[in-house]
Amino acid sequence: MSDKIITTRFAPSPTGFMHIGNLRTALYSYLLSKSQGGKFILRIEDTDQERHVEGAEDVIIDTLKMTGIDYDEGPGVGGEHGPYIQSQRLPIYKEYAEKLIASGHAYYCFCTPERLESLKDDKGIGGYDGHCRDLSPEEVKKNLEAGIPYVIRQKMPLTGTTSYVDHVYGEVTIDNSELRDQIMIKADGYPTYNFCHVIDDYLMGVTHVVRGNEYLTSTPKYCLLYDAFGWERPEYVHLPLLMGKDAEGNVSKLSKRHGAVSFQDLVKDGYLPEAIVNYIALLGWCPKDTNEEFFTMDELKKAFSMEGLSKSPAVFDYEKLKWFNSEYIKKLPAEVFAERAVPILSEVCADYINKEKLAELVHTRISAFCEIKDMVRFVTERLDMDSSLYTNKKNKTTPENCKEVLVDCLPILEGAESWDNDTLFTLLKEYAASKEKKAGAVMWAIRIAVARQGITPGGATELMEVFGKEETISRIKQAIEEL
RNA sequence: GGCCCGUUGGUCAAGCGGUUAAGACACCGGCCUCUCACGCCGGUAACACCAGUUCGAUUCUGGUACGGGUCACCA
Repeated sequence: MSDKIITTRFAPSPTGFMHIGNLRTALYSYLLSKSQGGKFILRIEDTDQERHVEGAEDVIIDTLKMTGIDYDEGPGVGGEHGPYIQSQRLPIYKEYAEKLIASGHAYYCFCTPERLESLKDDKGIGGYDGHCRDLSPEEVKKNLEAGIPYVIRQKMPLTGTTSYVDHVYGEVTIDNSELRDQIMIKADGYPTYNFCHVIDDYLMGVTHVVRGNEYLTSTPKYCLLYDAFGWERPEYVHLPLLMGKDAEGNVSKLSKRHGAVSFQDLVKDGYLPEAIVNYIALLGWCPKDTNEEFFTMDELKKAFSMEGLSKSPAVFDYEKLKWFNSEYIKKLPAEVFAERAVPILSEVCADYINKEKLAELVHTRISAFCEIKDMVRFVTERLDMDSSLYTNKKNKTTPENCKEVLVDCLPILEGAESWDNDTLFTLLKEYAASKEKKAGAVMWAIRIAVARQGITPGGATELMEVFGKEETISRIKQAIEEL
């Protein structure tokens, strides 16, 4: 343990989209440092030339901005340990790799890709056999001068074990014989993740490495690297994986086949960043001494601790995300909700539709903004009428008595002085009383006539307010015709 | 296949030797009500299995089963 301030980092590779599992890793890494007043760094790991995606780092930066995960050092904000983009740090890796060669912890390997391929078994499993491990200095020199392509490999101990203590999983011990002589510097001169992340973490003063548990068994290799340099090893916090469930009910690492898995997909579907963050914070972590489920980022910073981290993988549940989102949507003040909903409604609704009122009706009925258009289809078009909708047992309505109600109410509505929910409701209630009918029966007839759909967001009078007088009357007339 | 990790209701999960084994989502009832939704009230449902340690195991140990991860010139 050191008494340095806690420094964590998020080190994604720029793939062009932010996987929700990566976002959760970023969140936990951020929370670990911020829960203890520490520092958080963003570093871009773009050492894979082939997978390079243009503009991909903007996606990362935008996501962090939208979720409120702010970094103290990194691209755009600078810092004393820059640059924070690995492709701009190549000379550093070269220098440290050479140090390791000099100290006997690494070596040049001239094996061809074909030879490496031949080492694999029928399942594609099989690692390097150490062919170039003991090349004489003369051979190395000769090959180098001949311009033979080479990589630099880390020389692993052949015997013994390597252990470290993980904050989540406890002591992890691996036989050194399981460790392959992995590549540190590729033939194109770029370093591999296995090597450069160690160099950067050390140089950037990272005290706690937070990452997914797919690294659990390769971490001893990194420990050995720290040891070879004589550096103090960081603390490790490996996180349980995020899983998805497919149609057959099988679980596997969360991926595209499970649905929208990137932060931007979710945002596009109308999920609020706060809700997404709140939900994923609870996938693999649980606060101590409270059953509270709602957390703002500030509250998460206060509540977070590594003890609450879980060891077992968590299945991403869209239903619960929806629930969180609907809760966050319901908490939005009406004006704020309208600011977002009205433009969506305006895309599909005629001018005379009261979008503000419609937005109000839809507010408590959606779990994501993408559901709005579908929900108001009965407003944007006149659906085919199914006269059986007029039949309702509880209110004792039938197509016949509904027609009677519609015919009676038409002149009443045409004579309405103003057109708002309260007025209309009073008017219809008075009519019901005068005919000794249940208000519900009157409302049912009108609601079906106007909406032409059984289930609607809002009641008869609310819908009439949405449609406005002219459209309402027109729809009622049509309904009478059809009956 | 070798190695590593994990296993509490359908899902997220609390629990850290003695509990009627929390809570949330989903689901099912009921109330409210101008349909639905919201809100409120209630309900169904779990310690993978087998040994061992112990007066006593969901909690500790070992094994089995199942699930996952990893063995790349990807991160």
